[in-house]
Amino acid sequence: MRIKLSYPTLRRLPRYLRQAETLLSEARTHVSSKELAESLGFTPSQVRQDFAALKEVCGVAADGLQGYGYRVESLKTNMERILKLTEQKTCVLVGVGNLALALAHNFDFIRCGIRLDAAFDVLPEKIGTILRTLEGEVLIRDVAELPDYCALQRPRAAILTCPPDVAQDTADILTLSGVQGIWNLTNVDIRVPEGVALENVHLSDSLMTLSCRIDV
Amino acid sequence: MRIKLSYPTLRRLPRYLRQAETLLSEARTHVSSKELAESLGFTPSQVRQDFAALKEVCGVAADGLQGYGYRVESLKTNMERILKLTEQKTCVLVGVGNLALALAHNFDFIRCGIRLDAAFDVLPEKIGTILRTLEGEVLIRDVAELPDYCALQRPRAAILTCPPDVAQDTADILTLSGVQGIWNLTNVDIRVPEGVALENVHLSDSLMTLSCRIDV
DNA sequence: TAGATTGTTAATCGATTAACAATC
DNA sequence: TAGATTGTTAATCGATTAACAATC
Repeated sequence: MRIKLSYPTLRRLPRYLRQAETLLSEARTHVSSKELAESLGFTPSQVRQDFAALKEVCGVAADGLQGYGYRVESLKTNMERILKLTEQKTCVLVGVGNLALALAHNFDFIRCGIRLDAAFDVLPEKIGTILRTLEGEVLIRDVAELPDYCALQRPRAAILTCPPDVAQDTADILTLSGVQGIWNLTNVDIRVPEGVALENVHLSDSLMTLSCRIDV
Repeated sequence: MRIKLSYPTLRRLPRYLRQAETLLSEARTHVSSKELAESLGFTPSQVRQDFAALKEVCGVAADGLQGYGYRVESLKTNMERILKLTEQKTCVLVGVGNLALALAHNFDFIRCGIRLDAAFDVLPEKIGTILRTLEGEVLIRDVAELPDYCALQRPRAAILTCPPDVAQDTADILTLSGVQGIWNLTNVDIRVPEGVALENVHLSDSLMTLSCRIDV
């Protein structure tokens, strides 16, 4: 699939998927752009435009049937397909702090198309121990081994949960070794080469943005 | 301050702030829109337009000096002021799971203008115990007490880390009690009344969005 | 068929980019 | 003064919204 979806559209796909799952759990078979829009806070036009773009880029979106709405089942499976959720991408995690632990213990990486294969940290007391995840266990290695590991195993993606001061250097090692996407959970802005996908989860940026919209 | 900044601009303010702090640590006094843009991945025009909007809405942005650039010190303090980081907003946290624990132990809420005053959970073994935060301790209460607590204490903001199935109901209780902003860390789309600020951190949405940009 | 809703084209809106005059 | 860079206006771009014909 040649991705040429706009980022706003791309960002809405997981929400369509989630709504499809909700509707499916209510045994609904069809849903109109109007209803979809209302429950997600979009406009009906936006929904139809999104699906039109998907059809253009990915062949099909949700089997729209004039007069009836979209097939919920198709909506779900097509969102999963377009987001590539069923194709597991190998992934390493760098920085096994509290956030990483919380994620490993609770977050469904597999559901997001990500298979965690290795974790790295600097602390001697962590190196060599096991990181438990929802799906199994992952060995925590010395971050010094990261370049060699990447050269050998060629992970597709990386999760960045390291301290801010080493975030850029770590990202550089990862992109140099051919990682195609970085999920950046550090509170810094990192730069990646053209062609490498970057998703930032800047928790503090998000909360700061909220802060100024609240009166004391 | 009458917020009438566009959301894209608003979302860039924390990044200006962070860059200002970095520059300040390097003892830099001035920075041009060109340099600022390069290090943050924006364009110089975007930076100048942002600052123009800030000047319009908030009086001043970064004391631009033609020929010299912007004052780093002003940039920092004005971003802090506009984001209201120095005015602490009272806040409750609902759902003391692993993510909440990781945040409480590590995340600098105060730096974001948020003061955590209470936490709520349903589990009897958690209720009555203490949640340690960076700044101190917070009592974990029975979530059944949430409406009364809110009615009495009138918290300004809320952090939603509860299970997805009770997210909307919890949000309703909070907004009914007059909460002005919700930081939503649950993986569901919640609806809030007009006038209530909502910041979503949909971790799985973010990772899914990354997933489809990576080849297997 | 009539009603509903999609698919698609056109209009609008807003954000980004470009250009340049003002000015330190 | 000359060079640099802001402040600001205009042009461009892209996304959202609106409108309506096609069609189930």
